[in-house]
Amino acid sequence: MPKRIRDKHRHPTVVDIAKLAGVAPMTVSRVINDSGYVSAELREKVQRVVDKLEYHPNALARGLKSQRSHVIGILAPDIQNPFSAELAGNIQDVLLESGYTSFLSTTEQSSKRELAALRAFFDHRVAGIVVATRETEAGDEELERFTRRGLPIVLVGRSSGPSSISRVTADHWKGAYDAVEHLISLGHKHIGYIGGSPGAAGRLRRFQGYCEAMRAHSLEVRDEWIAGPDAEFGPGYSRQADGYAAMEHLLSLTERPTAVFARNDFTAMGAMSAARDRGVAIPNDIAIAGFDNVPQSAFTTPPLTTVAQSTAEQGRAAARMLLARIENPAPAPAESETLCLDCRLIVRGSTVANWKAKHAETTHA
Amino acid sequence: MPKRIRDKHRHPTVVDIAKLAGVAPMTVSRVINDSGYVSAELREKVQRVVDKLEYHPNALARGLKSQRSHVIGILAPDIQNPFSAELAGNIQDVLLESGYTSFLSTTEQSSKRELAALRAFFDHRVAGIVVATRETEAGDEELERFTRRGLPIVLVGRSSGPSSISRVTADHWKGAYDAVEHLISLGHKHIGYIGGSPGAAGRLRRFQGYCEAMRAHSLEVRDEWIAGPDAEFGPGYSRQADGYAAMEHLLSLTERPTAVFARNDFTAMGAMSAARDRGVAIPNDIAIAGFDNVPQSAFTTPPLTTVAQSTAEQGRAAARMLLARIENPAPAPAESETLCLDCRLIVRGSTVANWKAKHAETTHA
DNA sequence: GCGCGATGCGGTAACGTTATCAGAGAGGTT
DNA sequence: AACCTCTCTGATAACGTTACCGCATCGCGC
Repeated sequence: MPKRIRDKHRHPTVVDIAKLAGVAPMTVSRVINDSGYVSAELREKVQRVVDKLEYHPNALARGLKSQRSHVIGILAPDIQNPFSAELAGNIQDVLLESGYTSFLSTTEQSSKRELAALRAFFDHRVAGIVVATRETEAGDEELERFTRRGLPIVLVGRSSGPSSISRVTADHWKGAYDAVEHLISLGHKHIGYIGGSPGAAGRLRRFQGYCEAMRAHSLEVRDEWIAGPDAEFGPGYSRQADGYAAMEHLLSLTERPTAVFARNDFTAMGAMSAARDRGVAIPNDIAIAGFDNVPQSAFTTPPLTTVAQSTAEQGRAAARMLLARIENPAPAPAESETLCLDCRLIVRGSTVANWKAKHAETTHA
Repeated sequence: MPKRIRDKHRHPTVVDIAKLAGVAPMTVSRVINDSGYVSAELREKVQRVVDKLEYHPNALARGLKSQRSHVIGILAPDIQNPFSAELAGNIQDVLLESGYTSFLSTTEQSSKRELAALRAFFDHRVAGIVVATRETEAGDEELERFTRRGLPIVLVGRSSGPSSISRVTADHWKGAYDAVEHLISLGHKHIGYIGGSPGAAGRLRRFQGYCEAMRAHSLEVRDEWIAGPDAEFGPGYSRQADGYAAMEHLLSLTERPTAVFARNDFTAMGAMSAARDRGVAIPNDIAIAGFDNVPQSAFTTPPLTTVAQSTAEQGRAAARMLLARIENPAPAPAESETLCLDCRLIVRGSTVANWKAKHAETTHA
């Protein structure tokens, strides 16, 4: 009776390597981790067997035994979203340098998926989580539970949320304020907002920045100039359609605004389409500003004035913050940091006709 | 001397639950997995303790012991890319229904990252991998190694690659052929291609479809009408700039094409910007067709004629194919499936002036 | 009264790795 | 000669879970 009834596809283990190299499993472990004392001779002998069998250490066993992992989870709302994309890329850059790998999960506007993704991260005992989704009640509760269990978590792009959790965000309020003030400085007095109904937009920092800028210059915020869907925005795909519809509404008013500030670039681009389809000239008949500085915004007709949030910096900062928490688990139990970065106004042709002459911003960089 | 010197943050285990519930760990396992025989009484008692301690089973230990996992890895080129986004979303839909979770990793054009991500998946003993990246030599070798080890893998969007691995793709060749034939049917005879230098584009199915359609109608493929960068395209961000530059080149020729087929929508959009900046009217002076049907393509001026590849179907098919391989590990060792789905031409204003009247395609759906 | 299947629960031994300790030899210092 | 410090290697025992086997008990049919 043959002894090897094993699967032919079974993965080699440290024990297999050890047997073939004529050493103890412990020595194999020391070689593959480059830790402890191993003579050059044995090291080489073991390495040869490792290469020959194409041995890959089992991360599950490693994590189980060592009680730590080098994986961090990133939770994003939906990929596609340029913000998530740039964020995730920069987070990964920083993590890779520190020897961590990262797995991404997306919620796709589903609270059920959000919970499932968070639990999957937790169950796999990731070293930490970066969360870039909008807040949900259930999600925040879960995050707090995880934090109590000692799992390092950093939130990105949130203004509020569980106070015990660290945060990195950009100053959306100030960015919106700057954009609206730019429109005001061009002489506009009738400025609309696209991105939500008067009721629904309330809590948004970008909307608040718009309102505050208007008030600071004694301009009227008219409810009929606040346009957009009642519900929360869906995934990226629908945003342009929402912007299109909102602009149609604004243009149908007897007294229309001469400028609009849109909650984000996709919405702004939809609004531009609507204006064009009605023969309304941009920026002469109506000026449009967006938010986010998505790559496409430089290629619209005319190029879109927008606000760039420092996505890359947010990603890098979040990653560094998380790493700090991981390396130094419990400095002060409830000491949560908050980092708020500046936004930057980018003036282009959708607000200023001969903008190229006036502003130094690059267009197709 | 107190016995509990344990970390205060330590996770509860089946043993902890078992002690508190006054049962054996095995019984706890049966309850949380809903397997085997457990009396209603004990089941409830255990469940109460599980809820009270907020017990989460350790996926590492589970996977290690049971030798299988319910996680599948998805490898995408870069998020941001609408194709990856839709693909990943649909893959996840199918997987979630079957009780699998998925983790995403991206390569960001880095072969080093590609290998690192694949190894991370493998080391964590995922149940399978969906690979949607462009082929690289090192990556393909690794994939073959994994396949030999019995790890189920499905490739998406590849025409070639290791023959032992299953594949799902769309018929890019036919899609390009249809788009170019559409241009020809409009009377165009001088049709350019944007998306790579004559030398670099050769292997691309989309380019081949363009050439074939031209030949089939006895039209000349001129090298000077093939425009684009020599190197492989970088991430999404640079595509519009590449399209812009390529179109500038085509427009500078003494004998210019009257229509162009662009390798993808972002490139086409960059080309449109260039045409507009030079006062060349679309579609009357030059007609432009793209590929991919990205959401923005319906909102350009004029809306872009493009080819939709069945991304959602590809994602769902890939997921189902992978699941089949997982459930039924070794039907025939080297039997790899290949599935090729059709593309669909979407005619819009960038090729036909009064397209809305002629075609039933929705614009802002 | 015996056999037999279904039910209910626990004990034991892994899965593959590494932390920890233990020991052995080499070299140097008091 | 006694003692310490490096260097090197191996044995053992976990990490948290579940597969597998074993032992009860119950009900039912002959």
